[in-house]
Amino acid sequence: MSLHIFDSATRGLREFTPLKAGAASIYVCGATVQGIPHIGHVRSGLNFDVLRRWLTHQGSDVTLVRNVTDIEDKIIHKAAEAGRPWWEWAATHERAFDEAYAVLGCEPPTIQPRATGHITQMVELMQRLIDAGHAYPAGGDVYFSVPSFKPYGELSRQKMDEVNQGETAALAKRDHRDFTMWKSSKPGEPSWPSPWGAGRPGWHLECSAMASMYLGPEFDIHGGGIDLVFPHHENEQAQSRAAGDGFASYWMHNAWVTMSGEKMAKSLGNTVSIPEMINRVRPQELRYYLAGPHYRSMIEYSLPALEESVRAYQRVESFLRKITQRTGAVEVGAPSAEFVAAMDDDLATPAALAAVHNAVRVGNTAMDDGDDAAAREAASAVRGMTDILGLDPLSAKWSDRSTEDTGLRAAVAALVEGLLDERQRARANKDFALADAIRDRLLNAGVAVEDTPGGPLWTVKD
RNA sequence: GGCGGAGUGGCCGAGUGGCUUAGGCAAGGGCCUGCAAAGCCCUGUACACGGGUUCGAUUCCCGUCUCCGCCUCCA
Repeated sequence: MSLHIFDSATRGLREFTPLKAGAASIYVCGATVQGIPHIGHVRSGLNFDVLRRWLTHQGSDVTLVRNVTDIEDKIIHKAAEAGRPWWEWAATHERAFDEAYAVLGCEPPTIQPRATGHITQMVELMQRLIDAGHAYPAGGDVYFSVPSFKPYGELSRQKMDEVNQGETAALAKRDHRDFTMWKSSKPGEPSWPSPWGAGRPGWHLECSAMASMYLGPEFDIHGGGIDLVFPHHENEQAQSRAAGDGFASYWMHNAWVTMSGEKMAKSLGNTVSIPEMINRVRPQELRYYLAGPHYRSMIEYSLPALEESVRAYQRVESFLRKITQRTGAVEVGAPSAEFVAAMDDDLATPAALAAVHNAVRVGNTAMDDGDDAAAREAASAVRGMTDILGLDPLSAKWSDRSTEDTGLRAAVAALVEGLLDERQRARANKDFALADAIRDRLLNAGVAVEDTPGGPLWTVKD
């Protein structure tokens, strides 16, 4: 079996066949940097990070482009309200998004292009469309002519006659369905020169221009949140294909995070920001929570569910720590066949995590039986699988210990082990009061002790 | 109005025409342990409702109810 992905355009699973063997080109709609990221935003970044890791694991040379929309109405308005320059507002929030992705262990995209850096490409694309009769300037704006492009609506399956007319229907459009590619600037707003007058780009135009700039006229996968299907992606595809580009071969859309039954959105005031979350649980635990359900299923955020994920993650972590502490470092190994089959099936992370837990159980059982070799083998597979999901508890990213001062660690280890020796002697003498007192003392200092057939194990509590 | 998604056991969350009671969390019973913790084993309550197709449906079809999303900025 090879990777099959659910293509939103055909609404079915399709085998993934890249345009160029051994490579994959992916464009994901990133953030409009007008506010602080919440866990819903990051879910999208996370999904495509997992996709990229899986493709990379399979030997593919992945190019991932994730754009930043750094000019649009809300940025202008919010910056004005705050009395700050629009570009400062955009830059500040772009950094906030970068940090949110990074803290959850999403690798940076190959490139993260900004809309404002690609005005030239956008002007060129508009010119091509105007020349081909698919776009027209009017009143300082430039519009895409929807009726000129027959396949319009195929991606989202909208019936164009039934689509609600927006409030912009009264503008200089020839048809109310036409959408704006270039907006003439109003006084005081940022603008760029164009053959049709000074203005700024519409949202859809950016992505078409940047995708072809970095990935070429045709590329493998276009991704984003399900809310972008219409009109954003429909419009992107119309622009690019009307201009003669092949555009995306596959469309992948992730579902949302909801809260109290509603989509998490700033306008609804039901967001949970990443900084808030990180105060509550460790980032790797949040990543586990967000990556656990299938990417096309909604996640109804709840604290109890999050706490369940914390425990589930710690089960995996605890197994790896124990076997490592007992028998030494374990390499990142190959994932189990069960895991591979799950990931190939449209990134079925729930089944993939089931495979992880199955391997953990095998490992724990082996450890109980004193079969260290089998336990280490299982641990190696667990590391391999969690590594692909960006969740390996022993990775440098998530292993809290790796960043500690080694001299300090050695000192703590010497002290703890001294106390544990004392406790073992007390236990041998059946002086359980003393043994328990030592254990309590260590626990109060943040060191948890567990007795195992192989002797006591200790861990520093987070 | 148009388009689309969802209703699974105490909870989260997969999946399938007839044994997978996926996996996790929680609960109960065991094993292990001086105790504890962890681990392992076992156990229970499911597939919104009403029809239909079928030897048989949670899984297919029709209808009903409820919830959510998109059609305006949105991951």
